[in-house]
Amino acid sequence: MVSISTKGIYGVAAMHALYNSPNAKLMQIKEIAAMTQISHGYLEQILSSLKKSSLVVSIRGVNGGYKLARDAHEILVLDIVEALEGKLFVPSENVGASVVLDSFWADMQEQTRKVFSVKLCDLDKSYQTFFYEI
Amino acid sequence: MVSISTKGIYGVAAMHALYNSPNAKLMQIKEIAAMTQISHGYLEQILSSLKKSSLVVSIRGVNGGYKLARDAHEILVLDIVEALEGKLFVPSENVGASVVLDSFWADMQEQTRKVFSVKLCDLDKSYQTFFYEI
DNA sequence: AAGTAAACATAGTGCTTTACTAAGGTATTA
DNA sequence: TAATACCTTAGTAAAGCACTATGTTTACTT
Repeated sequence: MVSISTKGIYGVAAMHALYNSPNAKLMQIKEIAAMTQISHGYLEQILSSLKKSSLVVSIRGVNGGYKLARDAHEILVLDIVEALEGKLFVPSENVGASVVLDSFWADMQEQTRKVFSVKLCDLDKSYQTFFYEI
Repeated sequence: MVSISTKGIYGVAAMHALYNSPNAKLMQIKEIAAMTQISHGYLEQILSSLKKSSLVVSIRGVNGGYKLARDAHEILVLDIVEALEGKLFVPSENVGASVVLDSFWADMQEQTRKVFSVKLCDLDKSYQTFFYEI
């Protein structure tokens, strides 16, 4: 089954929660976990990865927490998913000696990555209409 | 790593080989395997799945083989991949209580499936230009 | 200074999927 | 009836997934 794993889906949910935090206030893991229903320990790992990819910043100690590392219009869903799951849709390189198929798969990858290049701040909009408007 | 597995890639390669068979002549597994470098036994399973999904037809016994079940402009790459790997990019249902995110992921799925809705007969073309032309 | 609460790090675990191989069964033809 | 092709099922090593568990470090509070 080809799919984004829950890790990527959790990651987007967490980033979405941070984006919706009033006044960009710090959010603690337990707050995000409560909101999103993600296991605390697992969410810790996910936020750790997002931090490594410079998508969030953290403050340690009591009253610590997380916030977005930059403005939401500079963060793509693609960034989040690829930070957690690696590059989206890598075509296997050893498979198929056909140049035609190679370039076909490369193109599919590019198209797919384009689909996921949605800004975090635009996530609430209806993409159906957004995509087709002129 | 989010990716189509080799099974899907093999399937497309096999279907592409059948499409390019002169005069839509029957091709045997060993021919396809030799062309595509796919293991004979594995390819057998893949073609068996493609047959169950009515994408190919087979003839048994000596001089048997496979051919496309219908014209190549009525077969989508999406059909092939989903026959072998299940529905493309299913959003997990239990994850996230957010209606916003639910509809977002549903939309991503629809967009992605659209990207893969390429006709087998169009596989050789350049999709980059194809996609953006008016 | 001590206690507490948060982020951070790493190891382990049960489960599922992947990419096959192996071994035989069944249909058709020569 | 022998050969050859498709067809089916079982098994398996390796990897990935979705966590849990356990502890460490940092910083604020008392």
